[in-house]
Amino acid sequence: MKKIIRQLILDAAQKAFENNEFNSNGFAEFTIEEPKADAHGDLSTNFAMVNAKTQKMAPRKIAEILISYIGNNHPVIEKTGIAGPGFINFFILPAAWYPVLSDIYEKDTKYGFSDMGKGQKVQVEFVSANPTGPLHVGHGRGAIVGDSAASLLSACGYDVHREYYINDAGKQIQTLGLSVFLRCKQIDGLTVDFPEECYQGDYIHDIASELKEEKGNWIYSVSEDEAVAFCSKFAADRMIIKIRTVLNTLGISFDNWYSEQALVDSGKVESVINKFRDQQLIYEKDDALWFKTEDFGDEKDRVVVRNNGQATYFASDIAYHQDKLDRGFDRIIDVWGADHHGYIPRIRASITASGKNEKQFVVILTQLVNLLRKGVPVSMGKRSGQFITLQEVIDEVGKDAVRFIFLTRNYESPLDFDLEVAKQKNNDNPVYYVQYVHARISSIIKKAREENQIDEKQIGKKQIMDIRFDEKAVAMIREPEEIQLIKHLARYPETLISGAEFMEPHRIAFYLMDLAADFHAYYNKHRVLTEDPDLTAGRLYLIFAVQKVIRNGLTLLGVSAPDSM
RNA sequence: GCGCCUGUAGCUCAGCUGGAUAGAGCAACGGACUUCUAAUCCGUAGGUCGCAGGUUCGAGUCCUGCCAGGCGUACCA
Repeated sequence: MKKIIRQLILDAAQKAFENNEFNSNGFAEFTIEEPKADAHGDLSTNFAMVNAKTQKMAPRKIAEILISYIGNNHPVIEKTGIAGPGFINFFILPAAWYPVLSDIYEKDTKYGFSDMGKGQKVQVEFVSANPTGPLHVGHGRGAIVGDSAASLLSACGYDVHREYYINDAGKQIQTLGLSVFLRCKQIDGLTVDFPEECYQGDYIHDIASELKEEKGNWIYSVSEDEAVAFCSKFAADRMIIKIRTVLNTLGISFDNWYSEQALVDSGKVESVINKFRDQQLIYEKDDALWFKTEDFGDEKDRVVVRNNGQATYFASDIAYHQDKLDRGFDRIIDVWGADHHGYIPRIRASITASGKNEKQFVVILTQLVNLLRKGVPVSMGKRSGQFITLQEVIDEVGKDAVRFIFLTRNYESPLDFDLEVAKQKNNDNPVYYVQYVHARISSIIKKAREENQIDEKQIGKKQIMDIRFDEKAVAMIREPEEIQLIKHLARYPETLISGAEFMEPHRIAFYLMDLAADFHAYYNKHRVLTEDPDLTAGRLYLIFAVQKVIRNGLTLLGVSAPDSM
């Protein structure tokens, strides 16, 4: 609809210019939006105001001329008006909204999708938590935001690739192995000194038990270094399996799990360091190798190889991001926790330094999550190993609620996640509010079938076709609440586009809550199943469309759309 | 100290990247189930948009400076 109005304005403006009523046809960019007040019509444009300069005329004068060229006989326009400082308001004929419904039936599960991305290759890397411990709610937020952003991009015509980067190299993994090795010894009754820097959580003990079961006393038959190395690999593999399992329960899967160790083994880390060294972007100081990130906007230069010869995490990360771009992605998106934000300038520096366009690299920073129970913070002491895992949170409140809660906030805002609130099934927890719409509509379908208001053939595709072309039935849709619903449905495609453009999945969640509110209000005021077959058919036609959009939106957010609740 | 994020109703949060009288849920108060699911709806009340300037036809939104909270500022990841 906005497109139609936009074209209408442009055509009228052009005509006005050709008739010398406008001074210029270099029109400024204008917007079309939905006014908050009904008195301001269905759609409104600021065309006259933003063009005051290009036309050297008063906004209201411009509006008058434009309206005279738009006229009143356009098929979708009921009337137009000028208001305030120069807004032009459009009142749309109710029947002009009906094609939105047939569009929804035609596109069905793809309604709202677009080709905005034009097939561009985009990679979204998210979670990428170290396999040294279980995921917590903070990881959950990144996982859900990343996954939904990826879905959104995919719906908007991008070729999306989901990737998890496994930090399975380096000191932390050694520490993990040592922790498991020591726990193994303890299991065998040996007294050991368990250092504070080792991982304290119970899960280490569990892994040690598993290892003992599989390998018995084998670890004592080899050197301690070899044993610890084995423990590292064993533990990391187990942790990855657990991480993968939790993510699967959230409905998240990846196209690729990328191993840091494999990256190192491939020699890519070494070769990228050598390359930058040749280009004198890496230099030696105090027996360490430094990357000149400061030349590219970072606060200071950063170490890539320590004076003990060990490469830093940054070194592999440089190689990793080079590799991503080498794989041909037009855009690479990293989803990180806000505590990593200091890391952005150095990665960006490494990308710029290699001659790539830094705009191809985008970071989504999700702010931290405060886990609460009844308003009281739940202790998240990492050192003690006493913390609530993501798995436990999902078990307690359910996957749909967890996902939706994370998606009803802008990821840039810190988030209070209250376990008790998340469990409630009221409007403090809007996932049920939205799902209830879907269930209610399913229930109406069921009821209609029982009462033979629609017969079996009408439940399938045939029924939809029958109703769609039944103009008599569609024409019965004319209550203000019904037109309101259709207008809302018409906004879905542009909601997806803006959501994908800004990579803000929460826009979809809020859209769904608003649509749900409109539906519940309608449901309480009007009956769908009536004595009048045409009226009933028309209303069924409308609410099926609502159900389709609710389902599409929930699917995009990874939330189920139940038929009964 | 410097950098990033946040500050909107008692609480949790939106505000469509500058538009018209700042919105929703929860909590409070008052109503609506012989009806397609009351996990719902309708109504009332609730605000110096952290503070102060600036930019312009117009600012919650953009700029500057303060205030408060969070995070970061390693040869950790």
